[in-house]
Amino acid sequence: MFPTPESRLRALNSRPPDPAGEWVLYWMTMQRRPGFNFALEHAAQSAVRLGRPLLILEALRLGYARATERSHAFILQGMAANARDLAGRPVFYFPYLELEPDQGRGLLAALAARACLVVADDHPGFFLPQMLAAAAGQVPVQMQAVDGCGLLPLDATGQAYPSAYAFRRFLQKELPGHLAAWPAADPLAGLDLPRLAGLPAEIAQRWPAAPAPALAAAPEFLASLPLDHSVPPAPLTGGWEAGRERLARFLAERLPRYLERNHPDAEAASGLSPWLHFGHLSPHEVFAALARQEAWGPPRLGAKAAGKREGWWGMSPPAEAFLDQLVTWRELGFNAARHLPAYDQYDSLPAWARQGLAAAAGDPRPHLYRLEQFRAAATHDQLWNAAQRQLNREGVMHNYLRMLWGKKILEWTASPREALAVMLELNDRLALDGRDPNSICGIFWVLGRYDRPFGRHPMIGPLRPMTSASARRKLRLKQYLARWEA
DNA sequence: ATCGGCTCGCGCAA
DNA sequence: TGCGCGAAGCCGAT
Repeated sequence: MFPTPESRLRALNSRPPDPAGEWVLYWMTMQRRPGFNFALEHAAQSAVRLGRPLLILEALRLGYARATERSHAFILQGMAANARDLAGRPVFYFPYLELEPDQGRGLLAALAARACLVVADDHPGFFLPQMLAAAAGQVPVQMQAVDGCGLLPLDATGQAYPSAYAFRRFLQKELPGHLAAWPAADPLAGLDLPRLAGLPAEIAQRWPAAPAPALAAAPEFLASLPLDHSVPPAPLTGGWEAGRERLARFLAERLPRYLERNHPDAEAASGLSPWLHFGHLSPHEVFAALARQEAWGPPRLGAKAAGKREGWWGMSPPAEAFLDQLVTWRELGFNAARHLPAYDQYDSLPAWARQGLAAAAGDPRPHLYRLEQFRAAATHDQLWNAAQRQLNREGVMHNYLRMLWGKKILEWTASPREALAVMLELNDRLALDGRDPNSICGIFWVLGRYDRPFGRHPMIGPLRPMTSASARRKLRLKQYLARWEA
């Protein structure tokens, strides 16, 4: 066991630990898995040091924005997987689920009141920063956030990078120094910790652990919760076990043809983002599995890549292309969420994009749709509709089509601000990776972030255009269209 | 089938 | 100060 890297550790308050506390509390919110988890590892080591039981709280509330049966089912499946894994471990796992809005209010404070210290997941997106700040005020003992978001610690830079090229160049210089501090595959292995027999009665009565049908994400149970029932569970299973299976299948079957992933019919994309989003999979675990398959070690790192995509890691071309997604682009999204003020607001776009879009605001728009029409996949464009239907039913959308999808929404709404609102609503409500810094990053790319101008065009001004006609011409998507035509 | 132009900002070389 | 270059584009000329 290594000490938690300082660069991943953030003090949320300035209170000391209480050595007389009854347990060490790990509040699992964004890294919902037992392995490759810096925060869990840090909490476990703290528990060993203090000789106290480790209590893991994994909670799911009802009141967050756009809570659907789909997101709830995926998270609950993840909690069931964690319950299975942690049942035989030297920890007390407490899965909590609200049955009515705000039922969970006060739970963290109640558990923290008896804790030696509290460890939380650090995360720059959604409402996490505000939630962590608010929680820190209610915690009477030391509270720390641990950052397991990416291979690069969030605070390894204070800068919001303006382009993937600049960020990649930075990573090529700085990332090797962070690869030595790796999270343990199993941070609980061989730990000798006192066991907590149960929670105090007054806590257990007011906040009972999630019932079995909940963790099974049973349809009748989901139907009984006050959620958005218009978005049914996706045909994907949440949890670290399912995520790990998906990863193994991707590496074995799809990675060899990863360079063809833009063709929907090639079915070569990784499809890992739902599990990464909920922390069921760790980017460290993904990287480690890839490195093993490629028989890779740090000595193979390229000497001088200077922002180039190839020849950075010294892996096969498909593996390098995948790492550009997993590391450069994924962590660029986290970089923006952490360091770009108002990263999810329109005004955070680069000036050339905002000005160019403003200049094109008065252009005639031959097709205009409202949110409901987009959601119903009821536009004039069969390819666009097909992509929307995939999102509606599977909770994911093919990557290349996701860019086209956004570019068309920009042309088919009255203003770029409305386009942003429509994209965020559809993405965050329907996609399993909605709200992720990474999917938000894709939406803002549609609006010009990290991109460059491409002349002047009606409605979109200097933004890079994409057209369905061109996509049909250059991509293999016959089967895709047939599958999602209605 | 391939190529340049469209257009902006940045880092780096000179 | 100039130059090269950038998530995956698109169109029209050759």
